[in-house]
Amino acid sequence: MTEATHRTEPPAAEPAGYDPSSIERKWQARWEQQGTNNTDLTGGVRPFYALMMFPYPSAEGLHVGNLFAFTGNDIYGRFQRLQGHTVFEPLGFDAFGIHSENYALKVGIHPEQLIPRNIDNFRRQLKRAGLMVDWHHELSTTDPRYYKWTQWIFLELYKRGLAYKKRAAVNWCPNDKTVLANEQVIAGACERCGAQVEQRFLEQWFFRITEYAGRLLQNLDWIDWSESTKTAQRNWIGRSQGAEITFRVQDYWEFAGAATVAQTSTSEMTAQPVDIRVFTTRPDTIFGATYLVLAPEHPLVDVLTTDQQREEVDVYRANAAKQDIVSRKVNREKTGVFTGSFAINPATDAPIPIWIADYVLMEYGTGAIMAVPGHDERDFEFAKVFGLPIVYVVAARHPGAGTAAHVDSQNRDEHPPLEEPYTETEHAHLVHSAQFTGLSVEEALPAITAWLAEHGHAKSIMNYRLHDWCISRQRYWGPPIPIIYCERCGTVPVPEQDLPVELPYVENFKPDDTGISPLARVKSWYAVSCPACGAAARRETDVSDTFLDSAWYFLRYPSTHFDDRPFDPALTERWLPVNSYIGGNEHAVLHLLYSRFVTMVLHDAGHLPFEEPFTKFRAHGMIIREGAKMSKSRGNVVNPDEYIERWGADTFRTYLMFLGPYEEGGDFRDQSITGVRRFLDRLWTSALEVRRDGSGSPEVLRKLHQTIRKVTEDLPRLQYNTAVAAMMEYMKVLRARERTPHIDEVLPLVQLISPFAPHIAEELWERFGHDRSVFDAGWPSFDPALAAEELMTLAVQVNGKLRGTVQVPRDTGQEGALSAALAQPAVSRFVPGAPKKVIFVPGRLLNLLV
RNA sequence: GCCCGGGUGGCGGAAUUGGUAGACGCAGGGGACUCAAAAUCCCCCGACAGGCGACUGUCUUGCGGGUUCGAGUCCCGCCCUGGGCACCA
Repeated sequence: MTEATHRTEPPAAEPAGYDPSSIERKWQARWEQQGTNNTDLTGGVRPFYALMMFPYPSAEGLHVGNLFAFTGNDIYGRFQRLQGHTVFEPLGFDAFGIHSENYALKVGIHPEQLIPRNIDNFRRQLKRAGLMVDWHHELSTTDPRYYKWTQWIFLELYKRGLAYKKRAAVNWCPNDKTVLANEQVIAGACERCGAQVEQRFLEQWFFRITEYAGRLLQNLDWIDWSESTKTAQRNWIGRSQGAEITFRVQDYWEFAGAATVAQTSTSEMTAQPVDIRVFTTRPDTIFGATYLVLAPEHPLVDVLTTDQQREEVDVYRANAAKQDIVSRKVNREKTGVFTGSFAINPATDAPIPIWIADYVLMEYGTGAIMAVPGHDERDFEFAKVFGLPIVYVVAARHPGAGTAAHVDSQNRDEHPPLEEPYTETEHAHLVHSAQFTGLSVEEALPAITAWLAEHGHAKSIMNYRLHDWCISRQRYWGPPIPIIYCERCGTVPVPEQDLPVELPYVENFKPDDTGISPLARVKSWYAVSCPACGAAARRETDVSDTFLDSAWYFLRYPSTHFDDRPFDPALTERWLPVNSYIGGNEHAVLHLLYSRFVTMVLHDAGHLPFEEPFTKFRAHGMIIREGAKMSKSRGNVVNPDEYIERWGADTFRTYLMFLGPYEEGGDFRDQSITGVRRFLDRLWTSALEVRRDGSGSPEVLRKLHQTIRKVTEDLPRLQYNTAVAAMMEYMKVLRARERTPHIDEVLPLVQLISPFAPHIAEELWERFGHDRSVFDAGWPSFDPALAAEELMTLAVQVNGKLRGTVQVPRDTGQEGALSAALAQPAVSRFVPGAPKKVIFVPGRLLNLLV
């Protein structure tokens, strides 16, 4: 497998520079022995928590994408340390979950044996990469000392009514034999194995995240996160402002008579008025609502269906139930059935038919809609299929032709000739809408809502697309949900002192297609006595979602040494919220949203003094390889071990940061690493041959201070590629004209490179006679006076065309610049007389208009 | 369909946010060193046209318009591409 990554076998010959393997081994041992990377959590000054997304320890080992993420974070953390912060950079392992379990099944080794092995391999690789990680605070989500508190969090939510159980249609993967979250279903297929997903009904535990939708959305306005991540969360939460409108079902017997069907059995029910609530974002189009549609699962469907329509409705509902959730969403051909009943449009008082159709989803809004085929594409399609009336109540105002006259005439027609719905809202006006005719959509929206509300038919409402979070998994490799079912007491939470509910060792943990967790086969484990009454009871046999494990791990890191509390209040106060979090945007919605939710709940429960866990979040980009996506099947996956072996961790790290803008990602090219290695080799050579007598050249020192400024500005902005480029540029100046560099010219460069290439920096720092780590030496400051150029170069344009450049003293004004420019023949030959106008941009250019 | 990114030399990518387009690096060419090769060091390197010549001119940031003294950068209309969401009323 790994051989495939050697596309072009690189030259085996050793470059003439430094020897990374001995230096890196030496310093990694030294850091460990001297505790260089350990954080003084109680005594340090200016605490800075630099968090990276913990990896799931796959058997394949560390992915280069992980290292790209971690290195970027490490540089940020090291830079903060060099700026005088006490930096905490912990790392752990997200080792529960389907990934690990499926792999264990595949290779036939129990995850209890497999996971520690993988973790050891990961830790080895991570240490080799030279990260400033404090390994004393390592954690694994599979450790009972950790998941005890994952279960505790579940109970906290349960206590607050935020965890509940309901029978729900779930996505079922027939191959992995498990329920999938909607997010794990990609285009109707399981995101892991690609199998077609089906629908099943199971009792599931949910977290009421929808209750927090408003806050989760609102806080996005002030947290310092990548804009792309915030946008993704906003879309995911999906707020829409609209109205809930009530339609009264038309008196039953009146309809029954007309339909000549005897309805004696249900006639009593119709004595009670039946109301249907619909959600709409376009209450202004109510005059065009020509029918209602309910989701097939809507509870009112039974009541509304007439005997005559019963059979057809039942068949349709049965079909809808059989279909999996996903294909129901993917299949866009409109189908539906008439219930036989009518409702009254509260705006027009006209009776309109009530249909059921699977394009209306029970999970969103009220599970019912008013259909306005004239102004909604889905309703339009549906109306076309079933020949339902299409009424246009909004039209563009045509210049000159008066108000939508053509629409008026067309509406008199039985079959409106317009072949599409009119969905514009801008520059659109109402027609056929009684007293509202002529209003713009913008004006009509509040007016009609208010008018309906006055008569008790509507209220303004906010709707969210976000669904509650289904956290049960019918799987083995996760923390058992700490609930006990007792026949007498019902659902009983496991008392806190009985936590953790340990996951038992189960030899055969393979899920089967009963939809029941493997734990349900272990009677010795699930048969317990009720904690409340002592009667025979049964444990919940589902485990919780991996995303719950990862929704709070950052709270645990500082407190890993406590067993009697999930997170110590004093340490939490001191270290949280996280100062800087860097990770991939693939977690923009799930992990990051769930973490925010859990933090908010814990805050509301009085456990945390803050409600947002990550003050600052930045999404890094993706790395591709030689222009193509990396994948196992392509055989083009970068194995970090091989590259670190060949080039050294310092070179590898620096190259990863140099190959493209960190927040956008880049293209990993084997050939290009050479350049970074050459740069470090030159640094090494220059450092070893420095002279200590005399002083550095002013010209070189000027460039040095400009470089210090550039790197100091770039690092906090994560602009690592240009920071490296700036140091390379300085290297050129340093080594120009075969001069021997002075120690004052090199020493600060060693500090500047140290976040990128920590080992070589430590080695050189030591060779320069320091006995403490370069990471305790602070950051070089730049002197603006030293960095300033005496001369400035002005671009000289004539009529906007570049005709030359001119070097003038820094404080030269327009007059001086002009005469200097005109002194150049290359310029003056284009300037016949006095320029008509002169544009002077200090420090930039001079543009002469002639 | 909707929402975000992104289109710059042979390649990866820079560009002070409207001011000398192509920094830095790779690859390539030439030279020095060497018996030779590798490594190392130095020089050249967007395209086209003219000249023996250190040069001179023209063009050039996906396409078409516009604003401006000046546009890779701003505005309008397209094309291509990567990612996310998708019957959400």
